[in-house]
Amino acid sequence: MEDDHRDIGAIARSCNMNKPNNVVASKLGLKASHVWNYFDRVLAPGMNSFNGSSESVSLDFPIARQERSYDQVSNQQFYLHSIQPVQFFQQIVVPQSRTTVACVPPTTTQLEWIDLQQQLDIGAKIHPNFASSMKSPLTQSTTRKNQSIRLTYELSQDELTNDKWAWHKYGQKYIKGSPFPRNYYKCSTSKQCEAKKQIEKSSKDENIFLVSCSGEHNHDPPMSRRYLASFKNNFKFKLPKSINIFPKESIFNASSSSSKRIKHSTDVASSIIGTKPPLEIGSKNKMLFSVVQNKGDGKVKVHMNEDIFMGIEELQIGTTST
DNA sequence: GGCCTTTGACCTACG
DNA sequence: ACGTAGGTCAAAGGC
Repeated sequence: MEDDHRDIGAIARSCNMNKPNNVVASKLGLKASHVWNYFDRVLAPGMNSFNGSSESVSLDFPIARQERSYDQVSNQQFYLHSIQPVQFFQQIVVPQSRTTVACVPPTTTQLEWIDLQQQLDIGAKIHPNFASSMKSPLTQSTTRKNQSIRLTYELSQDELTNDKWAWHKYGQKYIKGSPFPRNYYKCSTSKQCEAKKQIEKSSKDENIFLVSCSGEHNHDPPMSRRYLASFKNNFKFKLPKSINIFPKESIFNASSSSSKRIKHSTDVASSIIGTKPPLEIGSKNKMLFSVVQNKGDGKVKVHMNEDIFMGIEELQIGTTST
């Protein structure tokens, strides 16, 4: 792979020029448009190339201190937005102080990446749990003290069904502010495995599922019945039937019996879920970026993987201002 | 019969 | 200390 001089510096330049369609990785057809519409800072004026070696390149830029609480910073978040081939975006909270953006070599292996995360004191090795997918998180958060880092993804129904891990549901809860229940799952392959995930429908877009992953699988993905069935049954691969996506009010109107309510809701859930084949491992719909942030000093690391770039036609980098 | 889901109760963090 | 909300447990039932 001829990746010795991938022009990652263009990312920094694109964030300065306020001009769309700057080529970020021309060899891979990657373009970036500048939406740096809140903080418009010089990222790395002197950075012209990225040598693809094992050493990270840091881009330092100052960011105004945020005095607001976690819940209130949503209008100022660093994000990367892939426009094609799949629609999703990822956000993390803007660091509270001087920030380092490290562009990791596209050839970085997963082990190297884990090591780099640890160097930044991320404190947890969170891996995407989706077979196709190594998708990037929408948010990275912890909801409670001493709780492991949780990565939240926006997934379509197709992407949700393409989970290579086996899960069992252990709870369901209606969350304040959302009409849809949150479903709680643990890895069912091993009792020692601490991997968990939460699935709920997005209140903004009913076709989108918010999937939060925490913990880490300490074993290989199982060749589960469900997984095997995906081949055996010609890709009749569906969401776990237990994913209740029925809105609160609808359920309350559906029946006075709680058991019937759930039965109804799951049937509906299954019926509206398509039976398209799962995405193949190695397809273009892999994770596009990894973005992690050091809690301590606010360092942000952007991981760009070689496979990730394939098939991407546009990319936006910047901070939101909503 | 075993695995999985359901769901009320319970636990815990947080304000 | 208390109320609230998110997260988890576990018995019961379904498949």
